[in-house]
Formats: sequence, structure tokens, C-alpha cells
Amino acid sequence: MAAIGDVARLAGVSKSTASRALSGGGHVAEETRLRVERAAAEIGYVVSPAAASLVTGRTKNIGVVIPFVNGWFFGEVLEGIERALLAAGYDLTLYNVAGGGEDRARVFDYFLARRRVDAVIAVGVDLDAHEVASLERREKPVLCLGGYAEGTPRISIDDVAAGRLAADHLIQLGHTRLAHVGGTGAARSVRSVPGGRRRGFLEALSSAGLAPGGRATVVEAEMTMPGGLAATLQLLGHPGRRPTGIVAASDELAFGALRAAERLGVAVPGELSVIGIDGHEYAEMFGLTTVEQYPAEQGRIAVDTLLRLLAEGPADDPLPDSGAPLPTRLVVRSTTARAPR
Amino acid sequence: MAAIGDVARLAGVSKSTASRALSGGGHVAEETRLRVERAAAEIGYVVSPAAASLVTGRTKNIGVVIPFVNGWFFGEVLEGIERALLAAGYDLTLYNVAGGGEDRARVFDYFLARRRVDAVIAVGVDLDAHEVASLERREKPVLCLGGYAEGTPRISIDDVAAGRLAADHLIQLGHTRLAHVGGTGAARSVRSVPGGRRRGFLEALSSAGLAPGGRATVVEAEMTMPGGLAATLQLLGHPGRRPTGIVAASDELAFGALRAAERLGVAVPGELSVIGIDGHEYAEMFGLTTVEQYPAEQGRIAVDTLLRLLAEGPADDPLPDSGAPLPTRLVVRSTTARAPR
DNA sequence: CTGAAAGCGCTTACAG
DNA sequence: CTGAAAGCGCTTACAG
Repeated sequence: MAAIGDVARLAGVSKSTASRALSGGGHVAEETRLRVERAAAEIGYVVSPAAASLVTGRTKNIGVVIPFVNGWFFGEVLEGIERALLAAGYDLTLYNVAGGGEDRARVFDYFLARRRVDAVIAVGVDLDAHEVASLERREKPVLCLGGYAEGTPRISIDDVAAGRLAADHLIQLGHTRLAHVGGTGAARSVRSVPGGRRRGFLEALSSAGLAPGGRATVVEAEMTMPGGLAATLQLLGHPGRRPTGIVAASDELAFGALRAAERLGVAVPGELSVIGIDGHEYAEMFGLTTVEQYPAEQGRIAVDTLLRLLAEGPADDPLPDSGAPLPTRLVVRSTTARAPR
Repeated sequence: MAAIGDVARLAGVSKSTASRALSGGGHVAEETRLRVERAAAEIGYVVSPAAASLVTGRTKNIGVVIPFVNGWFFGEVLEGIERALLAAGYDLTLYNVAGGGEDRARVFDYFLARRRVDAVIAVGVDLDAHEVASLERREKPVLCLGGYAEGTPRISIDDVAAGRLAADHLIQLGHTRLAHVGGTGAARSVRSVPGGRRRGFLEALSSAGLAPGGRATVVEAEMTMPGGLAATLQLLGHPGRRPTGIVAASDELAFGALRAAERLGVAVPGELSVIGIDGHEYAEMFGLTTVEQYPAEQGRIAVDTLLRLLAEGPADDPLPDSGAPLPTRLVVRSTTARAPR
């Protein structure tokens, strides 16, 4: 396969000049550059990333750690990241850490520990101290998108605010018997996506003087449509103490809740209002009122931030827009209405 | 960062021996190997893939070309591939070619043309002659999963058989007024997933003596739930000529069809039977009868096949199980029943 | 079983 | 603006 020496020979220059013309920043006469470029095109030369990164120390490759790729949010984020990376000439190497146990350890201790990636984006996973330390030792910047890791920059919507916004919407519609269908683990940690949304829900209730005790029910489910279905079936089981409004921690949970209502013959929004969080692509079809977020855009922002960080080195001002949560928007459709009297 | 020279020094051996102990196949005394391994662990040595692949010519990295990662089938396949690759010590570099235009050309002419991947798995994309040629020139094996590319091995279910199986199920239940909700492009090419399934549907009808002309309706839609909803709404629009059975080219289309029936007050399966193809994770929740396939498993098989191919080189018998379509299974649930009289 | 040496394909100071 | 040379971190014949 063609190497840079072949290009140089064909163009009648040295390898140094060929290299500079093709990629290096050094100055090359316009005419020379053209000659080299033509030679490269002629023999179909493409740089060897291995050789280049061996000397530059840069791989132009970003590792993405993600718990699953199935699931609307994760798929969208991944596509957003991929598009942005490709545009910047970077590769994306994917690491699935659904397993947790040994597989996960292997990703951090072996795959990510080598010099194959310049930096890491962790999507929806919480990294423990050991994992962060391992990456830091290798001088690999880490950016969290929707997950937490001590001491690393983080990009995310304000989950507490999103939960509050959803609950407030129902409260303003006059609902007083509210329930929350949250994601698994919501109770365990406020510093998690389901935990934050649940806390927002509870805060809104307190602010409105609706004691969470007797009047609000909080259940947990896997964040999928079947999860929402099962949990809501449970919730609507006792006709006497039925909530009139449900805040679901995700749109998929909300879809499941809608289906549960249908199955039990509970009219939406006549007898029951349902609101989700996400802005899932199917939300419109279901007529679901929801708090939208924009994961593909979030992925793009994560890439921009990380590449800037990589370019500047560990600057004094590592994250210009750090702290500012990502945008979110309440979209009212037909699953929420005034509380029934 | 620790290099192999450091390990060698600490273990009191040469770099050659250290290399052999850590990765090379050469014989190393058991005691020496232990000493080297301990030294490596002590200073946290991890091999530099760039340096290694520069000399071996192998990257231990596989490129996956995929049109989107959102969508149940694609997500499952990707997870299956990733798990299998990780287990084999390989990296997965992801290339999204949803765009088609310039972005797609860039993936094939630049990203995939470099020596960054050893081979390519194309998931659900058809490669044109130029793209295949470009990969071949770089000596990169290509494996197609659910897509087509001239002259490259292909792994897939038999889409025609799947379509036939689905239709036959309804025919055996006595249905004679059948409709097909297919994926976009089904009419254009039989050598495409939607095209194959549609052809299978039509074949089954012919075999049963149900002329596709007057009695069967065939519509196309984007292969999503909203797509299926819209197409089925259309299909059920004329109460007089309503089909009693719908074969959907995918489960998501079928979910949409179910929703359309619900909206129009058409009882399933009393007045209308619906069958899908896929085995989507939500199929059970919807009670959907479907022809299951197993994309995660397909991803694993793709990896196994490709790695074997890579190990053996372009052998005489490149694909032992080539031609044998991947497994499929009819799962009957509650959306199909005897045709109404 | 082990070591010295060459070389994979680049980029980058260093001179000129 | 251009070239000769060193070197990035490994692996692999080749000897011994």
C-alpha cells in the first residue's frame, strides 16, 4: 500500500515536505503543495493513523462509554456525537458497559487505558473514583453526559427542574392527587437522572402545599414502555385512591402509563392526565404532553466541548459554559387537562 | 507513560522478551513470563496499539457502518456486535452513514480507507460497486448484515420466507382479504429487506390462489410506528373494502397498525388480524403475533464469521455457513385469529 | 529460551 | 521553503 515515501518520490520532494503538504502545519510553497496533493490522489495515498499517532501522541479518536445503545435517548445522543465527531475528522470508538461486572472493568483497565483514544465521553453512566482515576492517570479528559463522575465536567439538563416543571404543569391544572412513575434507582440517589426527576416532582408538591405523604404516590419501574405499563396498572388498581395526574420520569414510561389507562378504561385526559419527560420521537403520535430535551444536540455539544478542551489543554477556564444546564421545553398536547372535579 | 522498555528493565529482561511474554506467541520461560507480567502490572503498563499495529499491520479494530443506531433492529445488532468484539479483544469504530451524500463518501474514501480498521461490518446498508472496490483495494474484508453488496459475504434472515410465513399464517386462519404494509422502497428492489418481505407476502397470496390484484392491497410507509399508523389509517379508510388481515413488514409498523385499528374502533383480532416481523422487545406487551428474528445474535454471528475470515485469510472456504439464512420463528399471540365470516 | 537490531510509517525539530 | 535525520513504541526475524 502506498506510503508517504511513494508520494514524495512521485512529487519529487522529500518525505518531510510531503508530510507538511498533506497534514503538517509547516509552510509549503503553494505549487509544491499542489504537486504533492496530486501525487497522493494519483496513487490513492491515505495516511496511516497508527504511524501518525505514534509520533504525535494524538489518535483523533474519542471513546464513548454507554450502557446501551437501544433506547431512544441513547440512540439520539450517539448519533449526535457521531455526526459531530465525523465532521471534525475524529473517529468514535464505542464501549458498551451494560454488563457492569468484569466487562466494565476490562473496558476501563484495558481498552480505555491504552493509547487508542484521546478522550472519553461517558453517556448516562456514573463513573466511580477508581475509574476516573484510571483515566486521569492516562491523561484522558472525560466528559459526562447525563451521568456523574467526581471531578469531571458534566453536561446535562437540570433533571430536578424538569421533574418540577412537569409536576407544576399538572398542579396548575388543578390536580391534587398526583403520582410519580420513576425510573429504577430513583430513590437511591438524587444524583442520578431518575433521582433528580423524582426529587423535582416532590419539591413541586411541597411548594404547592400538597404533602407527599398521603396524597402522592411514588413508584419505580424500569424506564421502558412495559415498565410504565406494569407500574401504572398497579397505581390505578385501587379505584378509590386513584391519582388524577401522573408524572412519568420518561416518555417511554408515559407511553406505558397511557396504555395501562386504556386497558383499564380510564379516560385520558378526562379522568387521568399523563405527562412525560424526554420529547421522544413517538410523543407526538401518542399526543403526549412532555418536557422535551434534545439528546442529539446534547451529543453535539459534548463533542464541541471536549474538542475545545483537547485543543486548549487543561486550561484555566476548562468549561466556558459549565454549569448552565441544557435546554428543556414544556410541550402541551392532549394527555393533560384540567383535573376532574 | 510506561513503555515496554520500562517493563523490561524492571523485570531484568530485554524488550524482545518482555514483548513475547506480554503478547507475542514466542516461547518464554514460565518464570520469566510471571516476572514480566508482575513488572507490567506494577507500573501500569498497557501496550500502545498504534506502535503494535504499525509493525503487525493489524489494528484489532473493526469498523461498523450503519445507517442509524436508533431503531430496535439496529440497536440490537450493534449491541450484539459490540459484546462479541469486546470479548475477542477488538475495538468497534462506528460510522454512521445516514446522510448518504458527502458524509457517506467521506466515510468510505477517508475514514475507512486508512489503516484504522482490519475489516468492516455493514449493517443494513447496500454498498455500491465503488464502495466495495475501495475497501477491496485496501484489502479490508467486508461482511454485510441485512444489506447487500456485490461479491461480499452476507448474513441475513431469508426476508422472502419471513414475508411468506407471516402471510401464510393469516391465510391458514382463513383470511382472504389481505393487505401488506411495507417499508419504503419495498417496490423498488426485491434485493432489500422491505422488498424481500413484500415479495414473500405476494408469493404466499399467489400460492393460495388469492390474486394479488383486486383482493390484496399493498402500501408503503416509513418503518416506524407513526409510519404504520398513517398507512393503516389509509388502509382502513374504506369500510367496504377493508382487509381482514394485515402483514406488516416490521413490528414497529405493526404497532402503528394496531393503534390505527384502535383509533377507528376496529376490533383486533375480532375484525382485523395483524402480524409483524421482527420480535421487537415490545411485541409481547402489544400481544403482537410476529415472525421473530434475533438481531443481537446476528451481530454475534457476524463478528464470529469475520474474525474467522480474518484469522484464516482469504481462504478457499471463506464462509462455511454462507447461504444458510439466519433463524426465524413464528410466535403467535393475540393479534391474529380466524377470519371473521 | 533470550537478546541485539532492524524496521513498521509517519512527524518534527534542526539546519540550511 | 525544503531536506536529512532522529525517534515515536512496539514486534519479529535472526542468531545464539
